[in-house]
Amino acid sequence: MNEKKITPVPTDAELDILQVLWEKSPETVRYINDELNKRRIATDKEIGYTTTLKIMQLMLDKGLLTREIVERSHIYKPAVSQEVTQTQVLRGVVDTAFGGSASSLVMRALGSGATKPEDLEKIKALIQQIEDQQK
Amino acid sequence: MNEKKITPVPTDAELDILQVLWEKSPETVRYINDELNKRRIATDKEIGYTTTLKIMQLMLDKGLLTREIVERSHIYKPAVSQEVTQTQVLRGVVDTAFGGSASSLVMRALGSGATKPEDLEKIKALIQQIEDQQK
DNA sequence: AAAGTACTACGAAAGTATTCGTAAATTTAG
DNA sequence: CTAAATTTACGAATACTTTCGTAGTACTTT
Repeated sequence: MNEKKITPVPTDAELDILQVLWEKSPETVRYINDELNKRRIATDKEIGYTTTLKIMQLMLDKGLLTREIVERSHIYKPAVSQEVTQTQVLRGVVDTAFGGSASSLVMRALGSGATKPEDLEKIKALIQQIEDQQK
Repeated sequence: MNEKKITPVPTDAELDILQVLWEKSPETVRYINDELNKRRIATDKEIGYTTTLKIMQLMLDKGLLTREIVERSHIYKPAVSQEVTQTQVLRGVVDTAFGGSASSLVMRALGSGATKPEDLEKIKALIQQIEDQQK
């Protein structure tokens, strides 16, 4: 009886870790920590190994990760899908910064970023697909 | 020399306040606080007046708001635009949850949300416009 | 003018997230 | 087999955010 019913939306530090694991998993704390520091901009201070370890242990408690013991060391996997998590995060942002309007978020994202032509094509295709099935 | 060069990305509570002021400003703390409580879901606890006041005072320090004294009471205005702020917030989300890919954020937003047909039209028009000007 | 009402300033508590030090356990190297 | 290195668990410090209580000031009502 020590488990929360639903998994919470991950914090920023937790999302950093999930992003690594969504790309490649299962993996060790060591790998994740190295990877995080590689991706980090040079001006930032390094993340200590125990920091990453601690956050991953908390994530395990929260149900965001699972782990197994292989060769006497722990390897972790995401317990939440990228799709569901990204959707949760988006819902939060739409709410706190876009007055609840997902379409204005989309317009802002398209308008302000330099979206590549090939991405625009993919997005157009997706819209077409949605329109087809919602008639 | 007591001013930060750049204004920070607003926190969640700050964004709630900015959303009210982007819609209607200048306004008083009283108005904002009432409005926040109106918009809040019933299950949530009410936000106290001094809480809103305090956050707005902090926002003033950070350069997120400006204020004037009218009839011996303070009226506040946003010092940051909705456009710039939303773009900053999006940049953060794209980074922490979408591996830096704005287009995958857009795809997720379109795919998971129930985007209304008329919004899809607006989005299509925007894409068309971007494509026209980028060739 | 005293009492009540509304607003502002501000310190500090409470809540949450992130970071790290230290100790114990385990594995590897010599 | 012992010493060094790595990994794990966990408490606690730090940092950041949100909340509120209290006091002071000004305006209004009686």
